[in-house]
Amino acid sequence: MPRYNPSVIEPKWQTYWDQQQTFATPHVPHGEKLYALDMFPYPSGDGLHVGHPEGYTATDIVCRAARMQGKSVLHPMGFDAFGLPAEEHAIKTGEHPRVQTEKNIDTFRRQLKMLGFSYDWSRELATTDVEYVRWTQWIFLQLYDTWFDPVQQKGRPISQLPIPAEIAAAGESSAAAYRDEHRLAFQSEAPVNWCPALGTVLANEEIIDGKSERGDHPVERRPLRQWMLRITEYATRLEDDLELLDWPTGVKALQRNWIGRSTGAEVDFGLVGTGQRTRGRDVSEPRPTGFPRKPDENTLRVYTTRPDTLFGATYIVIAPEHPFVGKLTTENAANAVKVYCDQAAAKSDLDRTELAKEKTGVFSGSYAINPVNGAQIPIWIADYVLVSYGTGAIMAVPAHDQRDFEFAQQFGIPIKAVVDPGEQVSVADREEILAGARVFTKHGMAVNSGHFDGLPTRDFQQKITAWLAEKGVGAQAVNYKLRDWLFSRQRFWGEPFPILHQLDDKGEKTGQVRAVEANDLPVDLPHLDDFKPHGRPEPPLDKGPDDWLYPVIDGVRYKRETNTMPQWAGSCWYYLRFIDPTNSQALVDPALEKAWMPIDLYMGGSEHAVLHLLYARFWHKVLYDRGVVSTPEPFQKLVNQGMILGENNEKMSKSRGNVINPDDVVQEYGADSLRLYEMFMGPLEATKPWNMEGVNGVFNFLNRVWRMIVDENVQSLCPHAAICDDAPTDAQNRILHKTIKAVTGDIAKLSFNTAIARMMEFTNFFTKQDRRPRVVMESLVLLLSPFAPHISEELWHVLGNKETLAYEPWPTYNDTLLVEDEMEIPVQLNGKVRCKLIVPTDADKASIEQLAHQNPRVAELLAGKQIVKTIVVSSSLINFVVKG
RNA sequence: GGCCGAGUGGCGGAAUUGGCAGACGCUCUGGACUUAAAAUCCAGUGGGGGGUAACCCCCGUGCGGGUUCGAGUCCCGCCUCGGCUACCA
Repeated sequence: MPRYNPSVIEPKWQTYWDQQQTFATPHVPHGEKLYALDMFPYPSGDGLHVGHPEGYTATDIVCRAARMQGKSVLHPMGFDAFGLPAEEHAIKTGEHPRVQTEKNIDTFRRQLKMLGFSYDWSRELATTDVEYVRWTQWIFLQLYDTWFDPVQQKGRPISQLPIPAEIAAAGESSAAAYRDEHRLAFQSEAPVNWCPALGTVLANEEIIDGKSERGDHPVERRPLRQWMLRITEYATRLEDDLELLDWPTGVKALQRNWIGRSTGAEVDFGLVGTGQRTRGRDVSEPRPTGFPRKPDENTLRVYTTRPDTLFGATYIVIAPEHPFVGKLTTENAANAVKVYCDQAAAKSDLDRTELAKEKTGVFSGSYAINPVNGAQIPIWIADYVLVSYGTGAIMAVPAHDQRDFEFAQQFGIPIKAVVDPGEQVSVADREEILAGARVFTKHGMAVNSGHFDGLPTRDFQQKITAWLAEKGVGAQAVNYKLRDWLFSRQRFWGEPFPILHQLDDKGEKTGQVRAVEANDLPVDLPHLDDFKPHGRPEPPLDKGPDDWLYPVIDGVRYKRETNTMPQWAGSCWYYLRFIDPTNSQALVDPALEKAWMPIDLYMGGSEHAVLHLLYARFWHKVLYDRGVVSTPEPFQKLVNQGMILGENNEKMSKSRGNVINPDDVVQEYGADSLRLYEMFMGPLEATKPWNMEGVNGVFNFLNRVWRMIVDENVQSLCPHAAICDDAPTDAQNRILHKTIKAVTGDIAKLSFNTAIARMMEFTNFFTKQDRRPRVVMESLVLLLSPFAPHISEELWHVLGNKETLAYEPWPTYNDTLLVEDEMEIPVQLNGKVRCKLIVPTDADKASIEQLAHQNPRVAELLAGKQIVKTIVVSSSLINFVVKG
């Protein structure tokens, strides 16, 4: 009764692999190495969903095939285990987050093992492991100890930061403050996104439509002291180095877009009418000293990407948070401005987005002087200008910017066209544009721009930028959408910062901080009796016991930093720890790091296309600059597996009731069928719907393979009677070698669905053969083993082999065995297939043409027609172009 | 609004440099085996038309043009769906 029974053979081989440590990775690779990494999961309480095994199976196939091809393979798995759900569970139940987290990890580990992935489990880690936290904190100290040298474009030790003489002269505390200003990890008082429901501050990236990404709670803005990471310093390198990477172009585009590099010019506008006597500045008053690094108090600096439209600027807008708001507001306008700015401050991002249809703003009462023509234009305050981008102030050119146009129309501000669209639009549209009744944002030709008239936009931009620079009122400038990374959270279940705040005699913070010594790491989480958030922004760690909270070093009393790191922290570097997971002396042994990095294949969902990958690349570059790692980029090749939809073609979700549970599928069909089905559904990167009939289809295929090799009519497990030691026939060899070639190539292309189709064709052929040579069956089993490892091991065993097939040499193909003597090619008339022709495989063009004419059917088709031209494609087709 | 991706049978999907559209699987239909069913095996399965028949003809890869002996594939212009993103001057 040896029917194919996955529920017996799968656990059997999983136990075997475990006991034999089949997939233990050598410490140092010998020969060619492959580092294939899955984005590690967050161990949620729901367990694995069917999306996880998709990418995991793909990398597992690549790894298993690579081992058989003689490569040293590093294929580890771990858990991204800090984060909100465990903490929320703790708040509800009082159970420590670590307990819940470990339960969830146990479930995930069981499920992953059930699927037969060839991970080296001895390297398993969780970001919550105390020893792991130690090195996360260590990296933070590296960030804290690093400043970015803009000249070398490189992070360097803070001890090498040149201190300007005037600061050095002011004493060590000035120098210390100067250093703190330059560290990659620094504290800031900027307004942050405070989410009362979660009791935490969130990064911009964690807010969607003004609500928290997690939980969909409202978010408000508050000024708070936070830790920030200076990722913006690395913007240029993060963008440029994308070129080095074998990533999907879409993901590269997303990263570029997120970094958001834009080039333009900064331009200084002089101020008038601020009540005090200020000197206006115009064309006649160039600055002899050139464009200053920082504008003086009588100058408003704006950023524009369209300096060619300077002559069309009819007003200025500054952000409600701009430092000049108070200074520029006249007495008459004071009330209105105060009301407006208060409203803007209270607005959440949601409000700002929702009200996007209607622009709001208020006139400050002051005017600025346009440096190109001396025109005095009003200064408005409006929240469509962001204080955090550019200079927080813009020159508004309503004729050529959509937002400015809407604003000007709403407030009756003049609209002056300075770009002529010419032939690009209809005559009527052009007239409207030139009359200021319609907005035109593309390039064109300059008009109403003094002696620049007639210049195409691009030339004008160069000329005006040079002109501005010459007069000292402007300069070319680059801006990024990317902001510094808000790195602290007011939660319990995260890594504590290894930072101490010095306290004075009264127990107040002096403002001086010191890093915890690397030898004293890790800073472990303290015991807390109560996890409940109190609704104030002070972190839960403030409730930690005094002996943890207030260390004394050299007689000085300190208070620990009580913010914790965001969940991103642990996932920023886990790939390095897998290389050397138990090293207690270093984050990773440099020799091992050099041997295994970079990651050759990184597989995961496209939801991490921007943030995780950008943050990890940033940390990696800092570690690279500091000599900890040897490659400028961590993830050489990236692949996003597509989303798996429910059977109704909708996203899987509990509320839609269309969730497929891997446990159920494995119970009914086995892990091999689940793996095979997920690979057979369609292209790896495509979004595709689940279909249980399809699972049954691949299950049938595995049964057919089983019956091709195993004799089901006898009691014991032995080979099918058709299995023989004959040499394969030519026809059998052709199918075999065709299959080896196709499957090998398809695995390299990650085209697993077609590889499986080829093995199905093989099986369809050989189940009809009465003699099935053992060597041929063995080759098929080896080809199938990366996809369906359990059944393959079992069949390998049935065929008389004693050892695991995991390190058997991968089958090779012989091209000469593929060719047939004859082949059938189509005969076309005017490109339409009319009949088929049998020709020798090695026939040249002339003989194919000759054979075609000799063929009675072809002669019949050509009868009474004039042949204009004959096209022969060698070993492909023949096409007659005919008339009549 | 912006960026990216995709439209091929009843369904999931295949198709080197442009070269036989629909591989492979599912579904469905018919047949064999069986007391019967399941399982298995065999055959058929894009639409339409013609022939007793081996066969033959027409249409067909979202829509409309174009290039070419030949277009699912290349070019131009649209439509639809999905994902991401959104006042970044």
